[in-house]
Amino acid sequence: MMVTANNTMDKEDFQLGSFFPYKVRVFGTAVSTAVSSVYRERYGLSVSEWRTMAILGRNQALSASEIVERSSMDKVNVSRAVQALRKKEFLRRDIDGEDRRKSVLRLTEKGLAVFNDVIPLVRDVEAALTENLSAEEQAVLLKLMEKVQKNAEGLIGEMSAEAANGA
Amino acid sequence: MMVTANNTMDKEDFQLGSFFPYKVRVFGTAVSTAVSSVYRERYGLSVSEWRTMAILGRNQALSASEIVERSSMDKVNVSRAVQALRKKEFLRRDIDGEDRRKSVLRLTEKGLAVFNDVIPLVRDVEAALTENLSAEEQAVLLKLMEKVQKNAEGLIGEMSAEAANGA
DNA sequence: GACATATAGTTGCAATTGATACTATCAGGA
DNA sequence: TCCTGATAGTATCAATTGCAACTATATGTC
Repeated sequence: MMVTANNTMDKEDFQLGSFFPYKVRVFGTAVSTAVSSVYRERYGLSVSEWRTMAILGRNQALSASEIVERSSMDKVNVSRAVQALRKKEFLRRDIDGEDRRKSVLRLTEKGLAVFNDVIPLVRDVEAALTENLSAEEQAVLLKLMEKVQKNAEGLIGEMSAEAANGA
Repeated sequence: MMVTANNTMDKEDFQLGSFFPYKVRVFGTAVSTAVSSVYRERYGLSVSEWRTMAILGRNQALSASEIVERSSMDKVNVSRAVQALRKKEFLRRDIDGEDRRKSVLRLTEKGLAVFNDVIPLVRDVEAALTENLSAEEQAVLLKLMEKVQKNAEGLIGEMSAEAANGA
């Protein structure tokens, strides 16, 4: 492992700029801004709204909780995105006949038109983000991000477990 | 509800889960949450406050705009973090004798104690995040993130340039 | 059928963040 | 000196997000 010394010895030398989580955050913010500008500027879509539309896509009818499962958003987030999209008339909500707690969400014609318009744009951005990376580098990047992400999720789990015990 | 029911246009199929910027965001959120929980739960520090403290560190006296330069935060963010840290008595603000617009910020004793306490904890998290990556993998990950980040920053620049031209 | 429990989704409140505009101070001429 | 423009930092308002409490349906047990 490349970490220079043991963790108690180099307090003096702490540099935010070379702190891994800081770099991740700056990286993530840049990527996120580049993509979200596209759908924000063009259609005033927030990230949650975009994700909701992206998951529904063409010909999909899903309940809010199915969207939650596929989007790494929580239900509050989805609920609000749905409201906003209904207001814009990009999305229609019906009630499930078999379980009246459930909603049946799908894009409207108008929403679908936006979706069709936005997809190629965000794909272009996606391509531009990785244009100078070989296919192999892209694969490696994704694999390493996943590994780190799993570690992070493990840590988060541990912490909330401790918090639950602690009290 | 089958996607496959009507998929004459499968080429057009868009899967959020395999969209690169989406993955980056999920990755970033996980990493960020893992680290920020440490200083949030222990000292109620926000990300901006933590960054500000991390940059000041030991024996550093900086102005707010010097913190801006080193933190990828904007000045509003820094200004608010400074206020919050003063209220917690983690940070002291004086006025620069030579340029009375400038502040001279440094950690108090109390702030320094917190800093000394937090640093090993966040370093542990940093180490845990990458524990199953070889030194080489870590270096590759950082290098690839930087490349993508540069691309993203380029795109953001183009967009705001266009926006300025546009209308 | 009635009660306890779980699930789907919404609402309200508080903390964070971002964009814009504002105040105070400085620096460089005419 | 006075004017202009830059710089340092603050204040204001709107959008986003997270947490917890709430309503409504459904399910399982007796």
